[in-house]
Order: sequence, then structure tokens, then C-alpha cells
Amino acid sequence: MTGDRTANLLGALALALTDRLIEETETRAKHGAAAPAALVSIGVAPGEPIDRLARTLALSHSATVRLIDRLAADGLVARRSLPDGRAVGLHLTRTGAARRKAILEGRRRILDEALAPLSAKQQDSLTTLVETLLGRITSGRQSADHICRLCDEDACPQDSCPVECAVSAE
Amino acid sequence: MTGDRTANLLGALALALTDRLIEETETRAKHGAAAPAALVSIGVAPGEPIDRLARTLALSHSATVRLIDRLAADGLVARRSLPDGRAVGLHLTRTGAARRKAILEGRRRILDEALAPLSAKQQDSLTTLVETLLGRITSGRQSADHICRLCDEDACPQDSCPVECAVSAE
DNA sequence: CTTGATATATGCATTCTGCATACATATAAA
DNA sequence: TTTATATGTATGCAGAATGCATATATCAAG
Repeated sequence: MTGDRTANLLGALALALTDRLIEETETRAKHGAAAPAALVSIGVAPGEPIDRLARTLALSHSATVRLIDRLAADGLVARRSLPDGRAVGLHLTRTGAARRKAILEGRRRILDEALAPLSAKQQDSLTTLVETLLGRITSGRQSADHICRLCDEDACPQDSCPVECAVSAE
Repeated sequence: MTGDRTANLLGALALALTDRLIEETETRAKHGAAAPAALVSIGVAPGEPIDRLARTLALSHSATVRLIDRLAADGLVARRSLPDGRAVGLHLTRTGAARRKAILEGRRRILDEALAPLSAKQQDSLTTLVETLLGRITSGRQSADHICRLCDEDACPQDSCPVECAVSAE
């Protein structure tokens, strides 16, 4: 009984937080919810090809090409040639990097506001629980990249990331 | 420092869970992510007009009309006349009610899987923390309806719902 | 050099959405 | 009652984002 309630509350919280995060990040990079995730992900791993980004965003290849077209038209992303002549390496322009920073700051602000009513002790307790849940949800490299597509790697070093750990432990 | 990490992890969890919940619920009621929320919300409050549903879903009125058109064409929702001749009351058909149940079960399955690694004690601890966060996020009746648009009211009685309590306490 | 795989790009259709508007009904005022 | 305004619904239209099928270029293996 009480387990049902826990599940329901967690679902409501996830939905409510995601609503706010999407709303916030989407205003800073137009072109849909995938756009801010693209900017963040490209910033984490510059030079990666479109194909890889498509998997991280869980979009089709063509949709990703079109998204990059739009972000490039806005001057946020640049395509560069790679040793492999078929692929293009994606990079953020200076403007794109600034936009990425704004996206991460906006996201962080939303989350900080939500966490404000918790004491430091409660936040520690929450951290442990969330780590456990995140590890459980992760299933492989692609899943991990997708989960972390909006993450601020400065706030969450890779060697301590429960999602990365879950991938390594496989 | 550690606060940043907590925030980031919470954001990742919210995103990952919502991805899974949307994916799951969307397959059971076609026509986009708002469709399952419409079925769930209509089930909670049958007879409500489209206008009110639009606010709960945070969609424009016309988008909601079109959504109801599609759900009605699928035989899931029925429009009935109301005392106020301008409005229409929304109801679930028998098929619609069954679909709603499947949506809530699918949602619950996803959440139960995610919570599986936690002990009963940890789940209790998580419940308390999530209650606090949900109360903080809520801002008014419309916000509350929106947050709870996919909730299973059987698992979360209204008088114990932190979102409802936050509205009452205003 | 040929064959098959890979990466990107594009034509086309579909889905979902919002804005502006039209229409019907209700409510209040004169 | 009549008129004016507000409310709820529906529709025409356009735009954004996406996927499928396909075309093109490049790589890798034989």
C-alpha cells in the first residue's frame, strides 16, 4: 500500500520537475526539447559525429541532421570535417557555448529551488537514494548517454556518476 | 559542491523516469504524450468540460479539442451535453476506462521497477523527501492539477496528497 | 576494383500544436 | 425585453518537429 503511494509520488515529482526543466531549457535554445540536450551533449564531447548525437538524443538520424541545421543556422553549432570523410564533427561556437552555460544555469536554478526546503542532511539522504535509483535505471552506454543528456558534468564528476558506474559494472 | 551534485542527480533521475513513463503511457493511448494524461484526468473527474481539461494538460483550447476529437474517434472518450449548453462534459467509454487502467498499470510497473532496489525503510525515507519536494513545487490549483495529471488516485488518496495539501494551505 | 557497410543529407508525409476566428450559449445591464 | 459582454466550443490555417525511404559520398575488406 505505502509502496504504491511512494511510486505514485515519485512519478508525479519526476513529471513535475521535467516539465519545469523542459520549459526552462527550451526557451534558451529554440527548436524543441532536443535542442538544449544537443547543446549540452555536444559541449561534453565536442567533435563527435551526428550519428552518435542522434543516439544520445534518441532521435532518428534525419531528425538530428535537421536539428543541427537549425542550431547551425542560429550560429550555435558548427560542423567540421573529420579524418573519416563521411562524418562531420560537431562543435559549439562561442555563442553556442554561452547558450549551453545559460541552459545549465537555468536547469540548476530550477533544481535548487526545488531542493531548497530540504536540510543538508536530508539532501545527503536524498542523494544516496537517487544514486541507487539512477544505477538501476541505467542499461548500457546508449542509455547512460541518454539519461545524462542534460547533465552538468562540472557538478557531477564522471568517476562519481552512478550512471557511468552502472555502465562500467556491466 | 555536494549540493550541486544532488541537484544534478535529481534532474537526471527526473528526466530518465519521465522518458520511460512517457514512452510507456504513449504506446497505450496514441496521439501524443497528452493523450494518456487526458484519459487519466477525465477518469478522475468525469463530466468536466474541455476548457478545464485544457488547463490541466497545459494545452491550448484548440489543441485539446483536437485531442478529444482523436480520442473520441478511437472510441475512448465521449462528449455529453451539460446544463450549460456551451460546454460539453467529457466521459470515458468502457474501452476508454480500460485503457486508462492499462496506462496506470504501465506507469506503476515502471515506477515499481525503478524503486525495486530500495529497502522498505529507504522507500519510507524517500517518500518523506519527495512529499516535501512536491509541496514546494506546487503553486495553485492549476499547477496541482497539471502535476497530478498522470497520477493514480487509488494509490495516493487526495487527503494525503502533498500537492493537494499545498493548494489547501494557501 | 568491386562489394558492402557507414555517415550524412534530402524529399515527402504525418503528427501535434497554436493563433485567429466563427459560432453558440450564458450572464448582466439598460 | 433587448443589448452587450463574457464564456465554451469548434474550425481554417500555418508552423514546427519528427520519421521513413532514398540518394550520395566515403570507408573497409576482399
